[in-house]
Parts: sequence; structure tokens; C-alpha cells
Amino acid sequence: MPEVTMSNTEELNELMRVRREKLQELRDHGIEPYGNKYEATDYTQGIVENFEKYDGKNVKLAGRIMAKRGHGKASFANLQDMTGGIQVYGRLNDLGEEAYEMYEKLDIGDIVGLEGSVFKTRRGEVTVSITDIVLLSKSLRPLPEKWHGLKDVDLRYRQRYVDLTVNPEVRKTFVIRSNIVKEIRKHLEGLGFLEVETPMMHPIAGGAAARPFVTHHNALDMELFLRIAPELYLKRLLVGGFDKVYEINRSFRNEGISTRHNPEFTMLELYQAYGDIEDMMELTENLVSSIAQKVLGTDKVQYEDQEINLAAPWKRLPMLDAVKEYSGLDFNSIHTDEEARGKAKGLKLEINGNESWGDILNLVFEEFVEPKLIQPTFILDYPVEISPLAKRKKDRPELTYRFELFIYGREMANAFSELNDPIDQKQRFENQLKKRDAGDDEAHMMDEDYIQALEYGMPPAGGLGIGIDRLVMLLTNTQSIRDVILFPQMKPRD
RNA sequence: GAGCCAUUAGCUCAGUUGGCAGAGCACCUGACUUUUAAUCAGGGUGUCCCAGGUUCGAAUCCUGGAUGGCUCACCA
Repeated sequence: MPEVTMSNTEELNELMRVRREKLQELRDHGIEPYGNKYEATDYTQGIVENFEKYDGKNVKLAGRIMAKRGHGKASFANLQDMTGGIQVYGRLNDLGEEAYEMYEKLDIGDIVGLEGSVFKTRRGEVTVSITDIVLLSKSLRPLPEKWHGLKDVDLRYRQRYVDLTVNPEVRKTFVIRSNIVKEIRKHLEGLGFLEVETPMMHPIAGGAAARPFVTHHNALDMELFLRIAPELYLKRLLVGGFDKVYEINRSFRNEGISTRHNPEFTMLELYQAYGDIEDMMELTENLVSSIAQKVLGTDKVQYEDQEINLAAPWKRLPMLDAVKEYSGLDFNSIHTDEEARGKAKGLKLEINGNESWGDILNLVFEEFVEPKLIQPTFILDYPVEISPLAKRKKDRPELTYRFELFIYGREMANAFSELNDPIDQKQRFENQLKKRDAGDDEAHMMDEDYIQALEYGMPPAGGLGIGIDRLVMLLTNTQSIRDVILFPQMKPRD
């Protein structure tokens, strides 16, 4: 058992030094400040919400002391557990001198187990009158202030445990996140999807246009990439006969950090054999609106200054129509790459001179249309050059059966009828390689094994990806992706 | 990666023209057996982010750096 020594106290501030002295004092009195298992019978929320059922009953609770109000020979405190908090009340008469002294000397932040009977105070607050209390963990650091909580966002993300302890709305956000993921699984299970796990370390980083993280396997002496998307592995499973698969996957992209980007993020990807993009739109509408209903109890959600109506069906708008509507440019009457670039210059868009018709269409779309798409909108028919894994439209081969879903101007989902023609797919990869050679290090890599898989035959399929972090942001009305990721990436201090 | 802004007690924040470092909460001592942002009396606990510079004197002005936030770029 370590003793408190001069060498480790002299660096501590007053508050921490006092707590270490209390710790030693407890041990001197034969009280172990770090206890063992405690079997609670109830959680605080259940008692507060069902007082009539609990009135006069004996309960055992475990949690953290969050506030103290001493009154001499009787003292109030607040106990917080996973579900919420409750007031507790200890009296010298009930506890005896030794236990009462320990109770009175508890610090905010200490973790205790206690037993007592439920009653209501004169002022109407549900309270547990303590008959027995045991210290389970002595807290040696002061918690942030009860009234303002922890606001410094840097500290909140670096010390999420403190953030969760003192900011109830943060705790609520992560409970909602957990419920969203749970409901996604339930929904997909109900539709007959199989949850699978595919590699996170890829010899070829495929399935998306993004820069990967690179790592090294020592025993195999080979370079590996952290996955940027699970797509190509999941579609190999379609080849293998798993007709409905999904993966709730962590993927990694070696790019800038912002309020909407974390280097590791969570996506839902699913594939449905013998389906197409129409099935994906229906599935997306139903999935998102029913999750909102189940998790929030409504499909009308407030996000920042807008009420978003998630009730299906959602607006469907071909990209060409959307661009025409918001920018005035009709790409149906623009026929060459050069002409398209000229129009982009006319709109003062920055271009490098290598863009194709489809690249420019997408640029104009991002600039003029995306921010306007507040209510859920499926944008359809993406150009083939920016959709190397999507099936070409039958009547317009320069476009694909692809949609992206936008809500509040943000991309929330991406889906297509999957390209299952191995010869076309190989050509698409080769075009991507040309882009790579031209210096685009986010262009797709060639994946020969994936081509080989397609050559065995992949059923026609619809595929869908949904950004879970962004969905959670929408449903929790949070403004930064860091508010929905428990431990967002931060630069180390010093 | 670029621009703008921020960093002062454990936490939330003031700090005037460059002139002794402040408040609330928390904490410590005492009083108080149904309080609840408990109350009452007393107590200030500090590497003013770091390193230089200007100055009689710097939390304050200047230069460089660190970390963070926002915007932009890249992307989902």
C-alpha cells in the first residue's frame, strides 16, 4: 500500500494535497478508500420517477457524490449514477458517530455505495435516508464547478471522463448514439441482413476516393493501409452468396480534421443482392425515419435553426435538374469538357484545366446546390467519372444509378446500383490509375482480386453507405463531429 | 496547410491608460438534524500557456513558439 510521501505532495496544489491527506487519514482509521464489489438494488432514475412504488422501501445504490449540503448533525448530498441522480440524506442518529464522520468528510467526486429508505422531503424532493454507507473509491482530484460544468472544449475532449461526469447533456448524447446504432441493427436484422466483419487492414485501400493511413506488418514485411471503406470486401461477400450483408464499420481517412471530419469515423455500409438504387432509397427513408421515431419519439427533428422533417418519402432530384434549378446552368446543352470548364470559369469556380464534363457538373453542384438542400433530398444520376463503382444508366452511360442524400446541406448517405460488369469495372480502375499518375493521390487503386471476384459473377445489387457520426449529429442537434465521438482525435499536449 | 480569435486559481470568468493578481463555485476552520445554486462567520490556494524582447515597471505592448476554437482548403 503506497504511503503519501513528501516527494509526491509538494508538487500538488492545495486541493489535491488535502485529498491525499484525507486518504491517509481514512487508512489510519482502518477504512479502505478503494473498495470492492457493491451490489446495488436500484438505479436513481427509477426511484425518482416511480416514487409511489418506492416510498418507504429500502434500496441500495452506488454512484458518485456530486454535491454536499452539510447541516451539522444531518447532511444532504447528491448521488449520481449511470441513469441520473438522487438526493441522499444522512443523520448522525441513524449512522452512528464513526460512519457519520466518514459521510460528512466525503468529497465531491467520491464514489460510494449506500443503503437507505426512500422518502420525500418537505420541499417534495425524493430522497434516500441513509442507514449504511461505504466508500468505494476516494477521488483525489477536484471536479469542475457544479453550476457551469466543464466548458473548455479542449479539456472536454481530452478528459471525456470529466465531461461525462459533470455535463449531463453530453452523457445523453452518447446514450442516444448507442440507441441509434442498436436500432439500426434491429431494423436491418428485421430485413434479413447479416452483420459481418471485414478487414480493417488492407493491402490495397479501396472503395472510396481518399488518402489512407499507411502502416507496416513486421512479420510479413509488408505495407498495409487502414481501410478507407469496407465496400470492396462486402461486395466480395455478394459474390460468395451472402445476399444481404452489412457492416457498421470504423474507417480511416488521412485528411484534415474539422467540425464534420474525424480521421476515424463510423459508417454503415450495406449491400442487397438482386436489388437496386430504388430499394436503397426506400430502405434509407424507412431506416432513418423509423430510427428517429424509436430513439427520439418523432420524425420531426430540430437542427440548429431548422425543423427537419424525416417522414418518408423524401424529395428525389436528378443532379442535372438540381444544378439547373440553383445555378441556371443546363448541362444537357453543354457537350464538351472544354465548354463545361468555360462555364465554370464564368461562375468564378476554381479549376485546374483537367476537369471533365462530370467533374465540372459536380463542382457546380457542390458550390450552388448542396448548401440549399435543407430537407432530406436524394440527388440522383451522378456522372460516371466520379462514381467508379456505380452502374451506368441504361439510357445515359455518362451518368450512373447513384444517389447521395443531403440533409441540412450535408451529405448523409451515398448509394448506387452496384457495377457488376468486370470489364467495365476494370476500365474504371484504369481511368482512376490515370488520375493517380496525374498526381491525384485520392484516386482509386487497381484491385485485381476484386476484378477477379466480379469475373466469377456478382449478382446485381443495391449498396448504401450512411455516415453514422453525421446521423447522430443530426438527431442530437450537435454542431461538431467531436460532440458525437467519445474520444475524438487530438494533438498530444507538449 | 492558410486566415482570424482565444489561453489568468481545481472549474466558470473579470482584470480600465503598462503601476501590489481579482470574483463566484470548489476547498479549509467553525455554527447548524428536511436543505437544495442551503445559509451564516472567517481563510486566497496563482509558472497570468511557453521562450525571448521593449520598459524604471509587463497578465497587459512587440517577436517567435505551443495548444485549442471558428472559417477556408481536402474530404464523408
